[in-house]
This record gives sequence, C-alpha cells and structure tokens, in this order.
Amino acid sequence: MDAPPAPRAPADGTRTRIVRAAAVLMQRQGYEATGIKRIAQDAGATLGSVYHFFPGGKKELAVEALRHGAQEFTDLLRTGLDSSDDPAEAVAECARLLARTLRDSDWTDGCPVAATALEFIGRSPAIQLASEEALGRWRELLAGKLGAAGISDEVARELACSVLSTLEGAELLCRVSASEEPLHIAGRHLARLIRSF
Amino acid sequence: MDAPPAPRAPADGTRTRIVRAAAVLMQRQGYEATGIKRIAQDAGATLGSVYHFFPGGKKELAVEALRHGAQEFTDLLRTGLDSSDDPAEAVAECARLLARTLRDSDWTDGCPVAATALEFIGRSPAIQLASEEALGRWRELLAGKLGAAGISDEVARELACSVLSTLEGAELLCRVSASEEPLHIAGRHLARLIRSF
DNA sequence: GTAGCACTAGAACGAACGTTCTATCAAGTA
DNA sequence: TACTTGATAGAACGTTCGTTCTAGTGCTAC
Repeated sequence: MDAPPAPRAPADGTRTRIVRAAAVLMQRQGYEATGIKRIAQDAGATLGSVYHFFPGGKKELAVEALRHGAQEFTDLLRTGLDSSDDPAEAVAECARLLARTLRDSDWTDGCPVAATALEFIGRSPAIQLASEEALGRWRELLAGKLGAAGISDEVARELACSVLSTLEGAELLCRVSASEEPLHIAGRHLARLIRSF
Repeated sequence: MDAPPAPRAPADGTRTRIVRAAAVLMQRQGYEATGIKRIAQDAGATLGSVYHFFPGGKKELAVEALRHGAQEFTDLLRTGLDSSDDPAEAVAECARLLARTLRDSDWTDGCPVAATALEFIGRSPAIQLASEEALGRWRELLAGKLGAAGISDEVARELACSVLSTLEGAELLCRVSASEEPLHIAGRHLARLIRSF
C-alpha cells in the first residue's frame, strides 16, 4: 500500500483539532451559537470522535477549548510584555499586538473567553471557573511585569487589574466598531497611567 | 423614555413587557441562549403577541431589546456623571454605581449589549449596528462631560474612549469573578488618568 | 345587531440541536 | 487465527428551537 499520510487526518491528533476548532468558533460567536456538528466538521472529525474524546459532551469540550484559547492568549500577552523592559511601553505593545491580531483576523480573534464567559455568568460553575482562572493568570502575568520594574506589589496588582480591564474593554469596542482605534488609545493611556506611579 | 410615537394606541403594556423581558434575558445570557418562548413566558405574554408586535421575529426583537437596555444604561451613566462637577470624581462614581448595580443583581445587570454584541461580530449588521450606536452614544456622553470641564475636544474624545473601554472590561472581570474589586480599582485609576490631563 | 381591527392564545410544523447508538476499522497481543 | 482496544463513522433519537397558522377575544364604529 502506497501510504502517504491520509488527506482526511493531518499529522495533528484528532483530539487537538477538535479542541482548536471549538476554541476558534467559541471565540467568534460564543458557546450557544456553536454547534457540535459544526465543530466536528471544521476539525475534520466525526461526531463519534468528539464524543469519544469528550464523553462529557459539549460542556466538557467547551472547558477544554477555553483553556486552549486562554493559553494562546497568554502567549500573545507574554510576547508583548517581553518586548520592552519598560512596563509602560510593554503594555502599549500588547495593545498594538492585540489590535493587529484583531484586524488581521477580521475582528474575530480576540479574547478567547469573553464571549463564552458572558453567556454563563452564574449558570455554569465549570465554565465560569475556567474563565476566572484565565483572567487571573493574565492579571498575574501583568502584575509580575509591573512588579519587576520596581512597582510595589500592592500597586502592581491593582494596576494589572485595570490594564486587563482596559484591554478587554477596548477589544470589545474594536470588534464592535471594526476599528483599531480603541486599542491604540488604550495603549497610550495605560502607558501614561503606569508611568504616573 | 422612548414613548412610541406610533399612531397606534399607546395602551401597549404587552409590547413593553416583551421588550423588557428580552432585554433582561439577553443581558444575562446573550442572544442564542435566550429562547422566544422563554421571553414570552417571562413577559406574561404569548407567542402570538410576540410575533404580532415583532413580525421580523427574534432578530427584530433583539434589536429593540438592545436599544431598550442601552437607554437604561445611558440613564445610569448620566446619573453617575451628574453626581459631581469634577469629571474624575464623576467617572469614579459611575464605576461605583455600576459595581453596586452588578452586585445587587447577582452580577447579571451590567452592560446590556456586551454579551449579545460579541456573539454577532461580523454576522449580523443590524445587531452590530445597534451595539455600535449604543457604545458611540456612551462615548459621546462621557466626552461631553470631560469637555465641559475644560478638556480639549480631542483629548476628551480619546479619554472617553478609554473610560468606556475600562468600565466595560472591568465589568466583565467583576461578573466573572463575582467581585466588585475590578470596578472599584478602575474607578480610582480612571480618576487619576483624567486628572493627569 | 355586525363588520372590522388590534390583540391574545396556543397547537402544529420543519429544522436543528445535543446525544446515543451500533457498526466498522486498524493495530496490537496471544 | 481469534480477541481486545482505541478510534472512526454516521444513522437515528428525542427534544427544543423559531416560526407559522388558525381560532378566538374584546373593543370601536357604523
């Protein structure tokens, strides 16, 4: 048998493809608007495979997709933060990076948890917890950068919170208005705020 | 309030109840997770009434619900902004007001457009437009307050953008973590940022 | 009266949903 | 060979969805 890798199943594992497809779709349109059959189709998998890897069904897959998306967002944030020793400049770079990613993806690839999280406030502990963990990790990442620049722990933790709030909100504004402006403005204002401490 | 200027009889409690119920449900869990039958039930109306008043179906009702919720949020914002002549203090009061409203409603009554808007980025012009209009109105409201305090129009418009971004993002963090902290921190930081101009 | 209209009421429909089910394939083990 | 196990495949199930449809109510005007 002349055996090149099957065109149907690329090198990546089926499970990973399912998680990635779910993460992308949920990031774009939230949980409820995303059907399991569509996830399977986009992943090049079948329903049988989905339920084989995720016997807990859609909810279990959603939690995993949220974690996967959160990790990618963490990487993006880390890239921005590593761009400069000056935390103000580093945060501004995060805003620029986020704005570019958003525009290049037609305003779809933003925060991977926001849309889904808002659907489930007080309605699904598992999903709310996964969202909370992601936001908490990003906040600590930011606080670490600020603290490393000599800002006191207390101030750094609070600043990190506002930086995250502003980036999240500016991303919402960018996506709704299909414009990079809110994130660019946010970057400048956040840098100014950080430098004031 | 938006008294319907329609030539029809204003004795239309049912229509208003339907819009209000839809607004509440969509604010809490977004569009897709909100069923029309549930809306009718919560409004004390029937499906017949819903489709009588909204022949365009769920989408048409959603746009109206978004507008209704946006108006209520405008009122809340205006209340906060009117609380002080100092724009920094007024914005901080908005954050406090928002935090209290969130807590008192078990973290459900926040921005009425965020959840739904995120579901429809690039997928429904009508809903995206309604969301964009709401965010634009809030931004202008904030810019007006800042401009009235002597801040130049250009700076005021940009500041208003970041204030809105930060409040929106902080609200997301509050809801996910079931805590008032992000909004309280945001209020203090926004006041500091405004005073720096 | 009764004709007309705005509104209420909910049964019924087709489509889509998440899920379950059985069957099959491929590879490893004995 | 036969048996096991992880993974694939998709038909089928019951439910719920948004929507449509027909019937009925209450009110106003003639």
